[in-house]
Amino acid sequence: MLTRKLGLLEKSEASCCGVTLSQCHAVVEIGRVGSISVNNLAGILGLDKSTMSRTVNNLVEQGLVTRETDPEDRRYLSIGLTDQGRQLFVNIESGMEQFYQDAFKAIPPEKREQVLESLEILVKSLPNKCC
Amino acid sequence: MLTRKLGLLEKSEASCCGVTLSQCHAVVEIGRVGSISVNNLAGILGLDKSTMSRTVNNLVEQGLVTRETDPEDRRYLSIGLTDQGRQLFVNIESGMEQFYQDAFKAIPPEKREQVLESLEILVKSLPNKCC
DNA sequence: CCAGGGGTATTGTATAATACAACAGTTGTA
DNA sequence: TACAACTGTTGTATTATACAATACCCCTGG
Repeated sequence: MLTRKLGLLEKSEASCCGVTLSQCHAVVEIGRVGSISVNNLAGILGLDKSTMSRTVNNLVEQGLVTRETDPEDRRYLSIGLTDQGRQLFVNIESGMEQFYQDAFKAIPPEKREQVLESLEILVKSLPNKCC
Repeated sequence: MLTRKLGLLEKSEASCCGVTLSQCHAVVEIGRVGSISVNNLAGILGLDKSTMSRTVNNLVEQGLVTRETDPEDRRYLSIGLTDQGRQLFVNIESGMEQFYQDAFKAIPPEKREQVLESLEILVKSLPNKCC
């Protein structure tokens, strides 16, 4: 139930902003680090580099991200956000922020502290699955 | 982070069992209710009926689920699990159970009560998004 | 200096998941 | 009985994804 609700959040965020979910993930991640290579980005998002390459390509075509070869080492591409991309990024981030704030406000005030602490405990306790 | 870990759990469950994630969801849902129509199943999983029809079809071909027209109302199909499907179902369920028990055991005993309560509060507090 | 070895990105190919629209069969009702 | 409403299937298109092959680049050892 929990994951489903959080999943829906992501979905609505993405569709509201005119990009697909994967693209949305990529934009957020790029926005956070500022500039990154395709391989790196793929690693962070847990995707194959070929998949990443294509996703990035779509975003470039939509004018949301820039892609230029790193002058230091021309094997690498330096992926960044365009102005429009940055715009989208802050939109998404503030939307998520809004969401969490709404959720937080909906928690009875005397329980807020407890819920936050519990979440931390829970994240630490989840086994690191590797099949 | 939380969703990512839970997502990985699902993924490993599914791949361990030789079915895809969507198929896994379907098997679990069918297993829980025993017998259900395609449309109903689609509703529960939030998918289009055409998608559901195809997923069910694949599962039938793999010998995991049965599909027979309901004699009461021949528009409906009655979808159920084969013996092999039930086998898979209990495997998945017990795997998930194991996972949650491991997580629960990893929580400091004096915090367990608190975490459970917090999760309930949190689920209630998450806004019902509709974009 | 240049020839490999190793790393990075792209492209070819295949598959799964998915939705929407059109369609066929079934049921109940006017 | 004819039609509206419902169920499931099929045609078609799109997105996301992985793996393998390839092209390009960097560095190091002869």
